[in-house]
Amino acid sequence: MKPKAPTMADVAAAAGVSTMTVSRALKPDTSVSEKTRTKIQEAADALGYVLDSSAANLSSRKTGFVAVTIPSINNSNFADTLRGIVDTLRGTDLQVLLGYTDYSKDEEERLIEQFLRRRPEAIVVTGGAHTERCRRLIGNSGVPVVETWDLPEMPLGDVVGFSNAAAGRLMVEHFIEQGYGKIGFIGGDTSRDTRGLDRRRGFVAALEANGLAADRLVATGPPPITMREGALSMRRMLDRWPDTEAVMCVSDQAAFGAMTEAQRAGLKVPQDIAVAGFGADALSEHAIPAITTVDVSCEEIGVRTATVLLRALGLAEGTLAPESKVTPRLIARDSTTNAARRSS
Amino acid sequence: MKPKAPTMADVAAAAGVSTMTVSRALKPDTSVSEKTRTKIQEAADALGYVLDSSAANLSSRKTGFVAVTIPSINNSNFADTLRGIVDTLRGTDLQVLLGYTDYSKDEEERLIEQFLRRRPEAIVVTGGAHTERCRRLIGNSGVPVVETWDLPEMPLGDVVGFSNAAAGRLMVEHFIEQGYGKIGFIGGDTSRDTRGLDRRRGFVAALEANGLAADRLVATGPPPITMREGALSMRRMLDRWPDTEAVMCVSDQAAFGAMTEAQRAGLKVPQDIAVAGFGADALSEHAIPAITTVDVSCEEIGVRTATVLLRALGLAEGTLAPESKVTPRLIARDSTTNAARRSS
DNA sequence: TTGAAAGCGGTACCAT
DNA sequence: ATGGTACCGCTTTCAA
Repeated sequence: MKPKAPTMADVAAAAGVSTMTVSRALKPDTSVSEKTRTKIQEAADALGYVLDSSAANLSSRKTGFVAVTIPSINNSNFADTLRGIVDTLRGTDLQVLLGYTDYSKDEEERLIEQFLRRRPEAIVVTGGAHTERCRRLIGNSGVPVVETWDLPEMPLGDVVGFSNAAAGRLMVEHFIEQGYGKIGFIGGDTSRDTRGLDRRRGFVAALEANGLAADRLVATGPPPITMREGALSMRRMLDRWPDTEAVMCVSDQAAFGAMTEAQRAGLKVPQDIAVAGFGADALSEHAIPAITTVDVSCEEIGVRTATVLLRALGLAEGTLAPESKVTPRLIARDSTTNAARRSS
Repeated sequence: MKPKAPTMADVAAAAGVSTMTVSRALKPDTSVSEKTRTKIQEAADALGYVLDSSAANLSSRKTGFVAVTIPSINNSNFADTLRGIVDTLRGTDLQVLLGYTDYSKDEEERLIEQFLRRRPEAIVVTGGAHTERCRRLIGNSGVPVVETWDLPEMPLGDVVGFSNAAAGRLMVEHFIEQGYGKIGFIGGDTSRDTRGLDRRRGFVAALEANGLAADRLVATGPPPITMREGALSMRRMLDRWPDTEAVMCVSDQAAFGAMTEAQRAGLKVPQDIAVAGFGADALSEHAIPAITTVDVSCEEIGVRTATVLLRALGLAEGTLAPESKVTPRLIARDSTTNAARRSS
């Protein structure tokens, strides 16, 4: 039935050389004469030989794995970061081992534990909040770590992230600048999405610093926070505080759901109510009106993360670690701007 | 510096037992007395021992990997399928090894080749189009395969998919039913996105079968086809065929981009032009107007795929293979319906 | 440039 | 319920 896959020994026998020579011939940059290399290549092809990494890994103590955990697969922001990582790693012999935590620290711990058995050469996690055991596991492993999308107070290792609180603050400042006074927030209520919570914290703090009320907070429930949650939350916001003038949402998806819900209720955006998001998703750019958002360079985070790792692993040079802090940047669009309001 | 990770032998020594007993104690369902198991567990914890899968894999000839390739990370449809797979596999000791092909058969071949070295226990690919070498590699490996999102003429193994042509046809029938005559298509021009191409083929064939002109085809260029491409394509469509009455787009993302572009140009949807998509993304539901689309149960595809695999691997019972064919289902919404047109 | 031998860290298999 | 032993398929190391 399954006639047992050929091994290096089979190739060696067929080519009339030792397994060591086969091993060398199959990698680049090793001293093997052109003639024997060709002979070995042909023998390997004829047998349909495929190298067994499991054995190679065990012997060489190198797996070529980079373990990466992200909260959710269906989130274009994290997907962008992941793409940055994968694309930067392409060309090296490093491969991503991906897991998603569903925003749960316990699930993250479970994943990390599973991943550590695979002996990854590096670990990338999203955010700085982990279970105590998870921190210990990573610490004991001695594997280089990068925490992304956050600026942890107690970093495990390298960090490539941004201040989520600053993102919230940025939006408040924008709202105030545009003359809004009754300002609300949608999302970020549970301890699961700690980054969303941080954005809300920064948002609330900035309102208070400006002497504004910070009570219009609608909890969306546990993540993922999709358009549906955004829509439901907007309905609750309008029910409870009908005179709300501006709302920031924890994500662009939520903002779109919230905005369309307001529009369906007959409100004009931004004339009757302003709506803003977070993440600079393409959606916010194409929506009508275009949605004001905060750009945190998701893909760039991934690229830098991979670069940091390559340096940590000695696979790339670099005198200094790249700047690890990404600066959130507000993108003002029609959904919150006075110009759009006046032109109505 | 890095004092070499403890091995099973270290744990065995510390607990005063043999490595075999340690090996058994660390897995469930093996005959080890409660007392020694506790003792071993404590020794392992004290040492910070973490099992080395590489060694276990080599010895047991089981890696616990399922190799999965999808065209793109940033595509919520594929992400849904992936989620279906991962969630179904959770609880088993199978782990997904993910790669994205960027819609390229050559990249797929490269990935599959890389993955095969890891000795996956199963392979999942998107679509039925592969390079000849890729087909051979998979065939030689003897690893169970599932092709998804398509109904290949020459299947490599199991299939969990749907007819992309049928999806295109479905939309044409809907358009005709709603009284549209000048109908166009956006997307699916390159050989890279073979499934998008199939949808267009089915679309064109259905138009012709109904005696309608099938020349309003706008090529978006190579995938990924995002909102931006949808918008640009709509502009081209309107420039070239200003009297177009209805447009199907290759994806909901493209449809949203196309629709908003039309709206920005001052057109009303569906009064002036109807727009439809594909994939039943949340976006199509929340957009204003809501966008008519085709639901192909992306997540369900993933769930079934994983179920098929579990059976193939003997990890789940099941008398028969589950129905492998998913039926595309049209979801009619305001963006294309007469009711919405009349009510204007 | 090539080869021989000794593991890498587990598990299968057979005893006890 | 527990242990001994022979590998799994490759790379490291040292020698030729």
